[in-house]
Amino acid sequence: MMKKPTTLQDIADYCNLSKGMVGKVIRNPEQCKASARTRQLVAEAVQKLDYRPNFAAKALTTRRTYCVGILFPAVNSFYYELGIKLDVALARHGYTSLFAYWDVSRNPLQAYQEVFERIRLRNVDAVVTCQHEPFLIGKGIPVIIYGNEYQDVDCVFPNKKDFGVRAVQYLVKKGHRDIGCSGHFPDIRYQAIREEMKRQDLEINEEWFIGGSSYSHGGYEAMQRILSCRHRPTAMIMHSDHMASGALLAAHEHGCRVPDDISILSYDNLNESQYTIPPLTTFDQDFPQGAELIAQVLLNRMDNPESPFRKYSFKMPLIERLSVKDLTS
Amino acid sequence: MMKKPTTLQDIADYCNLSKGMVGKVIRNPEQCKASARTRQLVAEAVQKLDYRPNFAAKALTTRRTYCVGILFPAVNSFYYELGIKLDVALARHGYTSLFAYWDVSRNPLQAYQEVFERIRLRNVDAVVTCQHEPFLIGKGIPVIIYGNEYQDVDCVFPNKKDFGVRAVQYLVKKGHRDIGCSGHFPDIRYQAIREEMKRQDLEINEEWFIGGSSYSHGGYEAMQRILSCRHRPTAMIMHSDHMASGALLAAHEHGCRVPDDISILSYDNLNESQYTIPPLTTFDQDFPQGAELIAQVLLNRMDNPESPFRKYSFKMPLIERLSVKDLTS
DNA sequence: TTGACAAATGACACCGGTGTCATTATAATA
DNA sequence: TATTATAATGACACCGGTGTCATTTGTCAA
Repeated sequence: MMKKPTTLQDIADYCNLSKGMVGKVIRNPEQCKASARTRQLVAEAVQKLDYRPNFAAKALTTRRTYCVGILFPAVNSFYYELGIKLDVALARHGYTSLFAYWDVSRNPLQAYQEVFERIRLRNVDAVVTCQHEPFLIGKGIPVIIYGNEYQDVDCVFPNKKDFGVRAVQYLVKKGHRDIGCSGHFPDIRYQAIREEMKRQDLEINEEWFIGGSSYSHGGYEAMQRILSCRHRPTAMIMHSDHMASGALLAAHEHGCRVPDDISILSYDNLNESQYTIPPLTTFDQDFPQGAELIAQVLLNRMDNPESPFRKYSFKMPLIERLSVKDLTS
Repeated sequence: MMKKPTTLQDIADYCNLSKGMVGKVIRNPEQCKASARTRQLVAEAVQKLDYRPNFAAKALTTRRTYCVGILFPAVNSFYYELGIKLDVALARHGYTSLFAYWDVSRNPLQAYQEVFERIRLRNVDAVVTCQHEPFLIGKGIPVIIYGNEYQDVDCVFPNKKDFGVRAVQYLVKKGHRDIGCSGHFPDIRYQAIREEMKRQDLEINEEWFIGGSSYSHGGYEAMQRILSCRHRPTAMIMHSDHMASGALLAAHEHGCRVPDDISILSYDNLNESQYTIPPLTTFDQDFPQGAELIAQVLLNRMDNPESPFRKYSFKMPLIERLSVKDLTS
C-alpha cells in the first residue's frame, strides 16, 4: 500500500529539470541563481507531489543528523521537565531530541555509559547530559553539561553560589537566624550558604547540615533528623523541590506545620511545586531559559568545533509562595 | 580533528575483502556463509578500527530508521513519566525515541499537528501519541494511541470501566455512600462510576459531578466547588493524580482535612503521589507495563502492516495510601 | 585428471540526497 | 555581428550502507 515517497528525481521529471537543480532550488529558493519561473515550477511540484526530503539521505551526505542526544537519569520529574524544555528549545533551532534516560536502580554508571553508547550509534550531532564522566570525552562528539560546572566541556548551570548567598539573605530578611540546609554534599550551595551565614554572623549548627540523597526520600529523611533535634532551626534550605516535598511530608507526619513551625526554602521551582502543601517558596531554575542557553552553546559549538569551552551560568529568580514564614511581622 | 569514522570499506581494505562481504559478515556473523577465518578476521578489524555502522546509510537503503516518534502534550509530569518509560521499553527492542512535546498554551491542536509533521519529516517508523486526530491517519505511518480507545488505530489503554466500578466498590467497602467525581467529561470513567453507584443503590448528587480540566488546577477548582456545597460528599473520585493534588491544596486552604473531612481516591499513581499530603490512594497506571504493551503492539504492526487494528487494555492495581478514610472502623 | 557442485567471495547498481564543475542560454559589450 | 561576461541549468561522482547476481575457489565423485 504505502506508496513510495516523492524524491527529488520525481520533482525533476515533473518539471523537466535535473535532480541537482531541483535540489538547489528546494534548499535555497532565495539566492539559488534559478529563474523565477523555475522556482515557481518547483514550488508547485513540491506542493502537488507532497515532497518531503529524506532525512537519512541528507544526513548521509552532509554528515549532520540534526539530532541531539538528551541523556538524563530516570529519577524524577526534575529531569523530565528539563528534558521537555530542552526538546522545545532545540526544536526551534531545527534539532530533534533523541531521549535516553538511564536506569539508576542498579549500577547507574554502567547504565549511563550504555545509554551513551546507544545514542552515539545514532550519529547524533551532540549530547546534552548532566553528569560528566570520562567515557564522554574524546569520542569526537560534542558534549554539553547542564547543571554542573566542569573545565573540559561546555556547560550551562544555575549560579549556585548566588543561590546560596541570596537564600541566606532572604531568610535573614524574614527574621530567621537559625538556619539549616540539606542536600547532596559536597556542593557549591553548601559552601556558599555557610560562608554567607558567617558573613551574617549567624551561628552554624552542624546538626542542621544534613547530607543525603537529593531526591524526595532524602528530604524526608533529613527532615526526620531535624525534627528529632532538641533545638530546631526555624528554616531549612533544601537543595531541590523534590527534597522539599519529602520534607513537607515528614513534617506533616510529625505534626510539625510548615511554615508556622518551620520554614522551607527550596531550589528548582518544578511545575508541581505550586501544588504542594504549602506551595513552595523556591528559586526558579527557569528551564526554558536554561534550555535556550544550551541550544545556543550547542549551535556555537557546531559552528566552531575548535573554540575554547564555554561556561554559562544564570541567576535564579526567587518565587515567593507560602513555605517561608516572615518572623518580623 | 574529529577523525573520519570507520566504514565498511576501511574494514574491507584492512582484511583484503570486499565491502559487500564485510557487510554481510557484520550483519549476520552466524549464518552468513563466510569461512570461520573470515569471520574472525572481520571481528578483529571491527574491534581494532572501532567500526560503528552509519545509521543514516542503513536507513537510506533499508527504509527503516528504527526511530519512533513520541508525541505528547507538554502539560505535566504524567506524560513525562509515561514518555520516559516508553523510551526505556522501546530501547529494549532496538528502537530510539524521538520526543516531541507540544505546547498547549495556544491553539493546542495546531501545535499538535506541527509537532506531528516535524516528527514525520524525520522518517520515523511509527508514532506513539495519546490523542487521535484526523491528520494522523492516511499518512502511511503507523500510529499507536495510548490512554484512549478508538476504532481505526492500534491502541493501548487502562481499563477505565473497570476503574470506575472498582473505585466505587472500594469506597463503598470503606463505608462511603456520598460520592462525587471530577474529571474531563464525558468520559468512560464518569459513566462507569454512575452506573456502579446506581447498582449499589447510592444516590447520585449532580452537584458532586464536576467536569473541568484534568490538570491540577482543574482539581483545585472542582474541590472549591465541592467545599462550597451545603451538603458535601464524604469521598471524591478524581480522574488524575494531578487533579487530586490540586484538590488537596484547595481542601487545605479551606481548612478541610483529607482524609478526615473528605476522602480522595485517584487515578495514575505518579511518582510524586507518594509525597503528597496525605499520600494518595490511587489506581496505578503501571507505566512500565503499558509501555511494554505499546512496544509489543508496535513491533506487531511493523511485521504485519495490514493486520487488523488491535486494542489492549489492562487493569490498574489499587495502591492504598492515606487519602481515603475507612468510615466503618 | 576432469567435471560437477557447493561454498565463499566479489562486482555493482541502488537508496536519495549534496556539491563541484562543465555546459548551455541569455544579456551586455565591442 | 562577433565577443564576452553572466545567469541558468545539467552531468556526475560521492556519502556508506544493502542486496542481487556473477565469479572464483574448494571438494569430491567419476
